[in-house]
Amino acid sequence: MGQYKKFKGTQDIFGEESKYWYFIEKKSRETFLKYGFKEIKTPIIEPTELFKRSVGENTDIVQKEMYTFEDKGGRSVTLRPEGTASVVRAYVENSMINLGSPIKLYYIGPMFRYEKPQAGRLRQFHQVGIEIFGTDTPISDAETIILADELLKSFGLKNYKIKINSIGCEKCRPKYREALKKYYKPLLPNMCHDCQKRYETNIMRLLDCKIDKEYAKEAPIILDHLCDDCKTHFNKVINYLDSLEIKYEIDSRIVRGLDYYSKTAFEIEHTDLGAQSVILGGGRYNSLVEEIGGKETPAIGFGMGIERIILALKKENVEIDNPEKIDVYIAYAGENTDIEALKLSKMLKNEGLKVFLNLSERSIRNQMKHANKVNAHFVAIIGENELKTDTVTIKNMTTGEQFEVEKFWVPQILKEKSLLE
RNA sequence: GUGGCAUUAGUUCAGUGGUAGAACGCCUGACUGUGGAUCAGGAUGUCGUGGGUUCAAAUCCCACAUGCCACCCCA
Repeated sequence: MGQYKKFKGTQDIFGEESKYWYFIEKKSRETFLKYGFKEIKTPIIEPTELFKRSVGENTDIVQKEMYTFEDKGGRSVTLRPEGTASVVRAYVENSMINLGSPIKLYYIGPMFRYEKPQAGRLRQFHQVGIEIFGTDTPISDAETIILADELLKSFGLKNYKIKINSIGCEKCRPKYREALKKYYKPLLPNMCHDCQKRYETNIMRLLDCKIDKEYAKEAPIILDHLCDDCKTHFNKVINYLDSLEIKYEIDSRIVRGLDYYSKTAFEIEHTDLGAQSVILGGGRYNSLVEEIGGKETPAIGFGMGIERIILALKKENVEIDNPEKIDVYIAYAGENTDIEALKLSKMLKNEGLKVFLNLSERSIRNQMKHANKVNAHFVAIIGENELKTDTVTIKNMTTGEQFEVEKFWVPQILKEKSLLE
């Protein structure tokens, strides 16, 4: 073991793990393209101020979880803790409003939060996310949730629950907060220490407390306090989902941790995971673009945690194809066989086959062992005999079957065979 | 950030104060041009790191690091 170790909460992803990443990214892109989304890649560093403004000064993320440092120019730089702020910044900075509304964007990449790691919670983790800018219609909320559902289905996942709520807008939420305060005030002395703190900092979190569950049962519900606009909006979203027979639960405890949300908020929870069971979360944020300095632009989006999706895939035993599997291993031994091997390798790759050309000086026996090790489907052997007769010996490593073929036909035969099996 | 459990070979783990082990994996050979099965041989390592107690520490004590579990919070 070397003297250097990866930082806490970071990981090296390779070998059998890679197939999950390839799979999730591929399926995600396919699904997003089907819905007319376009990819955006933004920097992983942004001015600290951007996250303070968008995520919210008083959130845990900003208060204690950001990787923040000063660069050589004395600027305060932060490794992005989430994706939306950067995409909104990019939307405003590049005047994407001129690209026509609404515009649909997706991103895939690493995020950073200085947290105490657990399974499904890392300091560098990865998210796939989408944002839709420029529409406040209930149908756009519905499509966002439908897309999330379709995405999870495309992974082969089944054991998840969609939970929806409306957290109101700047008109109705303050009134609801008042109602909550009124309800909780007399109960407060009997409640846990955290709740007493939350009463001041984030009263909606009281509904979520695992200790004081009992009190939450009788608490006022936000859906009863929505303004007409929010109420109509929410009902329409629900209707759209019903019309497509999307299964969901209305859960008035969903409040979302980031400041910028309004109206529709939703979470998707996987039922087989531990404490970190939310695999996807999102909602509407109608004032954020303006907050960041753009024109008033309604928007909605979600973020999905890749690591948590992988945990879910493993829990549900979803079988994932490994794209790194080798079709043909080329083994050779004897004078000038290396040149023939190189030529054959080129021919096979031109046919789209995945080829592992032996790169070491070792016996055919050891090359066979290596071919077995890298899980090659076929081995093509070029020895002195083959060189004389202009042939190649092909061995099927699954069946053990072996035959000699004229060199010219090798690509075609291997291509057909590998497609058949 | 709080609390609990854990850390010994590449991996899974045994070893409760007296010279660091097993299984699997890895490498080599039996087999000079054929993998997997079998047999024989080989290498595994700062016992997480640092300190302390002791004649003697993987073993007892302390601190730190890392992982896991629960909380806070979140993807």
